[in-house]
Amino acid sequence: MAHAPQRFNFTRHQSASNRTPRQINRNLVFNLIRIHQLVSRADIARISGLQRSTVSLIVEDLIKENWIMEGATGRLPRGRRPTFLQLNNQRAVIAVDVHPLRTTVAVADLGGRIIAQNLVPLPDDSAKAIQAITSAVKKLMAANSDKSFDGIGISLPGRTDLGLQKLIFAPNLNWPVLSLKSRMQRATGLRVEMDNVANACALSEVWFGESDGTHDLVVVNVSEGIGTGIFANGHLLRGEDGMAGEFGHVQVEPNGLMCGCGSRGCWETTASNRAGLRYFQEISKSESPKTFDVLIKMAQDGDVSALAAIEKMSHALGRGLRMIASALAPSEIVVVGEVTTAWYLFSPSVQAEMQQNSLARSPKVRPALEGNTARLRSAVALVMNEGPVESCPSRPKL
Amino acid sequence: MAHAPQRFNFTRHQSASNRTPRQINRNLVFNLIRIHQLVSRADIARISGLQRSTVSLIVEDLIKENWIMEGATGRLPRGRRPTFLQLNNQRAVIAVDVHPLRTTVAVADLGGRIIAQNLVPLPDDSAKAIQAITSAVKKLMAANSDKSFDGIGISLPGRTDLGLQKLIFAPNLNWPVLSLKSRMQRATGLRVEMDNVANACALSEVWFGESDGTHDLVVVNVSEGIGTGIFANGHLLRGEDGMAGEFGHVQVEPNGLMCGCGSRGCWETTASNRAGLRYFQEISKSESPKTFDVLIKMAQDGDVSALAAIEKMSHALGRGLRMIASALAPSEIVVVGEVTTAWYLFSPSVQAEMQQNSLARSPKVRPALEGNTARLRSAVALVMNEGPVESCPSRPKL
DNA sequence: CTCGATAGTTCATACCAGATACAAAGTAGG
DNA sequence: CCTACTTTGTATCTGGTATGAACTATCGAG
Repeated sequence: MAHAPQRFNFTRHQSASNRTPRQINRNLVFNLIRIHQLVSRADIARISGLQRSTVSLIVEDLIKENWIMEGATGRLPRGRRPTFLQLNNQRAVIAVDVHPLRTTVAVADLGGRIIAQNLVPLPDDSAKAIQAITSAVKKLMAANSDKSFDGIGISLPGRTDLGLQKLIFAPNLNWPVLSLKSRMQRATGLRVEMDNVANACALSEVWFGESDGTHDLVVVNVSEGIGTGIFANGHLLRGEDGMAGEFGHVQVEPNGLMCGCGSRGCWETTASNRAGLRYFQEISKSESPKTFDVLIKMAQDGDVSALAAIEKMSHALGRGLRMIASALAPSEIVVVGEVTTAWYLFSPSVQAEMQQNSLARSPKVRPALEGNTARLRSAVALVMNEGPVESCPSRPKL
Repeated sequence: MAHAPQRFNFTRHQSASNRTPRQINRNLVFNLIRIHQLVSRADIARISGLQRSTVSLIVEDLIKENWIMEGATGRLPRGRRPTFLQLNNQRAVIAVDVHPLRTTVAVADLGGRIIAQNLVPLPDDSAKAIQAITSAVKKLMAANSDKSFDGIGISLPGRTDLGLQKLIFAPNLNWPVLSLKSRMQRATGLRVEMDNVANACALSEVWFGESDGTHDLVVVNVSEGIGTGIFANGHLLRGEDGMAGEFGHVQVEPNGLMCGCGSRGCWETTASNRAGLRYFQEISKSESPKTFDVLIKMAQDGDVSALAAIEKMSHALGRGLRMIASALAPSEIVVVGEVTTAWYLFSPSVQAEMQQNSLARSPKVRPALEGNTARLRSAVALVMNEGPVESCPSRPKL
């Protein structure tokens, strides 16, 4: 996003101390190591503008605190060989992708690479479901006891309350409001970060994606409903009570269908997976498949009704994305969900609809990683987002 | 905005030096003086958490650089009397409110108080219009030669390009793209900041409003068209090419009227002043008044058709505000424009429409200051937004 | 007038990044 | 092998900055 450099931030109640520059530069150095996986101290100095001596001191600290480690030695045409730095591969994060049909727990390194993952069959009862997830996490931790775990990230198909993220409301799971976070924390002793999928994926794109973090992007999670996560000005946009990003519940058809939210004709009633299945039913005059994956499969196999349903859904999707483009002018819109397994079916109609936006340049619309990878990574991002703070909870400060 | 405290910012390419804390704390101290108009060094220390000694040093700097000055002496039940600090009342800012019908130039102090203002009749020809504004500014500066001017803020009823703000596109003024900023700069020698009204008003609300700057807010400028300014996470949200906030051009009626942007049924075709006049014409079957002000006057005088037109417009307005509430969940929506001169006519229907948003808590919707005050202040905010930077362009560094 | 309280200043200290010199470790060429 | 050169990484000194304690200034109450 090309916004004007703002020399003045509205940091009205946050004073800076002598250690502030160190904190800022620590984050900077750590990030550079995380992004450029093979990078020397000298490289960091060049990229960051810091002095080599300063970088050395900070790197020394980060190594002492086990955030990073020295790796291979490089080779240059002339001069002393650089020592590459890398994230400490002994540290790991637990990622939990809570999904109505395919809940997964995984172990990932600090770079977001999935090391191991397990599917967790979810009982209907919410208390048992939480127990199942917790025991799956414990099993996974035991199986990877050589790692030191920094925390647990949970991507939820629902909304968390406030910033404290104590409770969730997940209508598609039929879970009542409950305190998943604190239960998990008690069970494992680890820090637990949780947020809805769209927010988490937005963070994930910035942490692990190609974009360099200076751009605004919106993540649209198309599932049973539609949720959006907005990343702008270097932060997630959460809004009052954490309710920002409910583009899915903007009314696009004043006389449309009733939505679960109590309103009528919300965007998600026209463009979610459910809408796609409904379109199929209307078009084919026959019963729709049970899951959206099947509808996609049918379309891939050339079923005319399925293709027509997907086209109708794509147009509705595109119309909503156009709304987002007008409203926020992000540099990118990333789509998450089952649609990404066959994005080529959706893309043409979505693009056609987007083109009608004559005012602003249309943002790139691209699918996220396929399968559960995007969601698992997003859970990792939730933990990573807390960064290499000076006081590291899971190991003593050196 | 209740977002989680983010210990880690994506400051990837910005390193901190040992002067960084001073810059941060200067801003903090300056802001506290600006907000609490009567405040002592000791007060600032208590509020900010800085040491009294640190505050004293910073205050000394700010006084030397003529940003602030010592003022009256306070009185306490016990102990030494505090010396109140205040903004330097010798410093001032030129505010320009470019408006198709009532362009105004003004002098304001650093606290946003308007000291003097003049109406500028605008010739149709754009070159002459710019000349008229420039000479009005010069006249105003001459009449207030006891002040030291920090810069010129220009609020525009159009969109500026990028962050550099070199050009404007103001369709409602029939001005071609041109370089108003650099002309103004050459003519006066002052720093010129310019932005569209909605963005400027959003800054203004944060700088001079009651909100404490930690909240998200959206400013909706209802005029010939509709523009919105989004303030989130401590920054204006500008988006790619500075095109964020075009909620006015979100399609709300797929088969609606053609809009100037080339699309159909944009929100601004249903809820702008123009729409109001059109509704009057449709309802009364007679010619509409020439300006929206007259329509408001008629409604205030009890004209049934005018009241009906305003109600229809209010519903459309409310529907769009509901969209904004769903999308961004701001803590406040501030309305700017002619509608604020008789907001009580619009408020009931707007509120009724907003109530239909059952998902999130509805944000407060309130009108900005009446008349041109909001727009003039917003122009001041544009200059103020650059803050008490260390190198002050308009006077030597001491 | 003295005591206690509050505002504001002075000064020694510690932290930090920058700058410079230097040590380490390689290549190229004679 | 030796020298010149290049690049990485470290050591050390310097200057900017906030901190915290001690100090001065100023006021009201008894």
